[in-house]
Amino acid sequence: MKSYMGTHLHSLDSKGRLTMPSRFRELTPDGGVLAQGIEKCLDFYPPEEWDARAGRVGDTDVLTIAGRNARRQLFATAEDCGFDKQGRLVIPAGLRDAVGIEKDVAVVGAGDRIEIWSIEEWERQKSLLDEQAADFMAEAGSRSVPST
Amino acid sequence: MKSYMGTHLHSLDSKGRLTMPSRFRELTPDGGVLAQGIEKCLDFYPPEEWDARAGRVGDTDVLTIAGRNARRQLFATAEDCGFDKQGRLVIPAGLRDAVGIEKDVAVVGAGDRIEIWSIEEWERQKSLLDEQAADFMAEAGSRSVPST
DNA sequence: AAAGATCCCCCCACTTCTCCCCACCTTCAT
DNA sequence: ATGAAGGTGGGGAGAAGTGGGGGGATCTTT
Repeated sequence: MKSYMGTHLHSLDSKGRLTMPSRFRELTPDGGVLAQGIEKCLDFYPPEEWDARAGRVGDTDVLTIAGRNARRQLFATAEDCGFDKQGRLVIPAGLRDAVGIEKDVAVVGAGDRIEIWSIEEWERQKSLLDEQAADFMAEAGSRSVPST
Repeated sequence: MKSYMGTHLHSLDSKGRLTMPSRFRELTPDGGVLAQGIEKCLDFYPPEEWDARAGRVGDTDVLTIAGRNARRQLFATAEDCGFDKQGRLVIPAGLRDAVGIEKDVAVVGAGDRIEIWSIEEWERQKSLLDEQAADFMAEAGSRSVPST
């Protein structure tokens, strides 16, 4: 199974357009769904992953406040995004503002989805990750059955 | 099962390319995945090993902060790497900077994967190992937890 | 309803980078 | 010595990323 990998430093042009890295475009040539992430970033889901994500939220109980708020947080910020003929997508102004994106961004592969960070937020996040890499890698690894 | 063994001192050319030792290439003629290691080095995984590694991280719950961070740390620094006709791979600038690689590197067999160190870091690491080999071996042996 | 404004998307142009290819150099074995 | 194999260096075609112009649809304004 192919997954999204690597960090690409790109920039928005004056029209708010962002070129999706070609490596990523190969895996979702027809676009996907852009939504506000849980951290200060945007999540880009290919269609199948979006369905899974939406389904999971849909399984929560709509009669609880948490269930209703989960729906709002996910769907209110979500936008269907296709690419233009140059492989670019337009990031709506509302989403740009929400995560502090201005011009320079990091487009980051995160396995089953793509994250889009402002360059400043990404650098902050990255140094946090590097500091703690050993800790949560060990934790993630110890939860699953080892291979061979 | 064959494993990667031995230390090869190679150097990057002006374009950031590194020749994979031919001994190692025999075991992964089609390339693999390069990712930032937990220590200050790069890990090169042959495809099967990468799948196992990615699978373990992919099994964590993406709705927890730990799950998301594990994905970021592993996938954001990873790159699919093939070899050119001369058996070289390009080390992305971001990864070079992250582990302090400039020109001279040590390409080190580590059993199921390959490690790439800057020559300075490798010498430091090597003398550490030499001093404390007995301790490491004893400690590693006393645990049944999988190695990362 | 017509004129104007706005937004979206397609197209073209330019720059940078990636990858393919060829050439040379060193080492090792015959 | 000579040939083969492994490693290093660099030129050039094509792809990827960036910027901006322009046409057409929709919405607003008068």
